[in-house]
Amino acid sequence: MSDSPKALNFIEHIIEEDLKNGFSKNALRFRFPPEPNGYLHIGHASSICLNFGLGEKYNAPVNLRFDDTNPAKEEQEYVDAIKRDVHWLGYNWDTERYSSDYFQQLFDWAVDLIKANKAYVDSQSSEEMAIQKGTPTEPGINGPYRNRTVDENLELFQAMKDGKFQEGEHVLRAKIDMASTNMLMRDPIIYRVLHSAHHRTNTDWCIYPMYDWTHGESDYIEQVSHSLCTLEFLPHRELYNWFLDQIIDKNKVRPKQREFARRNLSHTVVSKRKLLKLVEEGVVNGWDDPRMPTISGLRRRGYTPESIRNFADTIGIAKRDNLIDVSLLEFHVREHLNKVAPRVMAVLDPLKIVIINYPEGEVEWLSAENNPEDNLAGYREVPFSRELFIEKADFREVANKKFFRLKLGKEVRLKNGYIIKAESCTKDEHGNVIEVQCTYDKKSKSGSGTAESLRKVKGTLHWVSTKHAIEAEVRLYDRLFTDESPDTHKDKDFMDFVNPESLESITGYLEPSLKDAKPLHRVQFQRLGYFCVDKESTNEKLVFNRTVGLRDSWAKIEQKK
RNA sequence: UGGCCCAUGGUGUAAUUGGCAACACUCCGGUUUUUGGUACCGUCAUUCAAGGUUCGAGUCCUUGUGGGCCAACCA
Repeated sequence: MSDSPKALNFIEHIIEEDLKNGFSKNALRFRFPPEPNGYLHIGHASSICLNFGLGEKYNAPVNLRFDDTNPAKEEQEYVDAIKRDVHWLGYNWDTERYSSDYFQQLFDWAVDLIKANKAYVDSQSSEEMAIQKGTPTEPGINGPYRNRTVDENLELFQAMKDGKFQEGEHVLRAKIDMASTNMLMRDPIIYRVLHSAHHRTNTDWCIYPMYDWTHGESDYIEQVSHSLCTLEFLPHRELYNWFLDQIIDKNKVRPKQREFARRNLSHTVVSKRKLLKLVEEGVVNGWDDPRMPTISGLRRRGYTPESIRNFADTIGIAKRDNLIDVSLLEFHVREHLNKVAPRVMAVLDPLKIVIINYPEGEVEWLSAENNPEDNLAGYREVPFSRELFIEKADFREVANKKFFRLKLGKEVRLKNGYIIKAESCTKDEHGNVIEVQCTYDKKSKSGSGTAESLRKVKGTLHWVSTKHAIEAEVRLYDRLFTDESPDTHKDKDFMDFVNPESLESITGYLEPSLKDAKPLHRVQFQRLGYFCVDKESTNEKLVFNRTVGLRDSWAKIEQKK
């Protein structure tokens, strides 16, 4: 965005250091490596922005690589959704890759490993292997198959590939050190037998490589210079390097794995398992429910790619545990929408007012500014008539000086319209005000330039003409969880913190200019908040989602009482 | 009872690599305003603790404390 010198994060420091030590800027290359087994969420957005942001900063290519080594969990549907979301965020990958593209190369290298006596076929159950593996505080011991001959290993591995065995009968393990303080170095499994079809290679393979064997070698094949992942992979780095050492050509770029802390957002969860549970138990209506922290949910809620990118940029990247308050995300949508969202008037909790000195049957079309923050946004016309809706909260029979909205005997300005005075009101049998009778100052029309129109009146209200108003379903969303970190309580399940009031669906009354609004159209309902037309919206039945409310200092004053 | 990682306002990141702790959000207070919005101004820290090295330590060293990660044929 700006060219002003910006503080570097620790990853950028590492890259700058590499550059300083002679690494060629042209050899810089990054990748975003999702597993296609779920939808992308706000946490992924941070990683996407980091990797693609680095690509933009250094003018380096960034691959989109699907880490698809587990055919049991991965599907084409997710591949498509991930590609759509990355594009929507505004990024373009250099090439689209799949770890499965490298299955043959990975197999060949595994054979080399066996020939070098650095891998062997183990034929025990996973339980037996787990016992021999030891614990973080006790070393493991060598298993009975560890010293099979190279020829026997070669033969068995080939037979595994040829489908001669059932799942679980044999695995290929790297021969490293069963006593290592790093559990991952205790002869990690690199291949397992899996008789399931893969979304890309179908039934070509019945053995599949494990993550550790695949990831670093894939980085190497793609000549990725800096392979960035989250902190829980830090102990994997030693193994990542060990695997690289077995195959590295000194003339090629050696990928470097570095780890950063995953970003945690308050009042939500992001694990795929938990998100899935919310969907399956019907707490939300699908992966793109506007309350979900998924990219598709945020999009449907009305968030803009820019706001998410700015958010990611602001929170930065580091190595310590964190819990970022959603209010920061909300700040960034408001900041962007304030600049680009057209202003319109809508009344969500209507109270009828009648302007008793305004001619019956008369309609005036008043000019209204579309966006005071954007002088290219122009003007539109809104109809004014004798009967209007205002918000119930904007009228009180009596109130103190701090309440500068409509009260009996006092004046208020109608946005883009006239100054009115409340004269009287009528109530139902319960004492609820159901109508307010007002008079208007005919010379006070907004924009007319008259002395009356320039009068200082403290309050300005939004409104809609009752007979011109169009009805719409308006979905008011709130945080999905009442707790800021719902899944970190030892004694409580995150489901216990689901906010029962996360969705309130009401009927709103909109100015007629919104009649043909199409899905994903974003507007500001003046004095209320930012709203976005939902994908379920039609011309017959408009549906709006509240993206986020406006900051409301009046609500704060009220709360203090 | 092992190994590794981390510790800077309420929150998230900075600090020219040993030289006046900065930016954003939130909160609170104020100015402007035909959105109680926006914009603008102001308040909010002896950098986890204790020692040490140094003219000088958020930064280096030691110890402690607190938090996290590691025992899937997941990634």
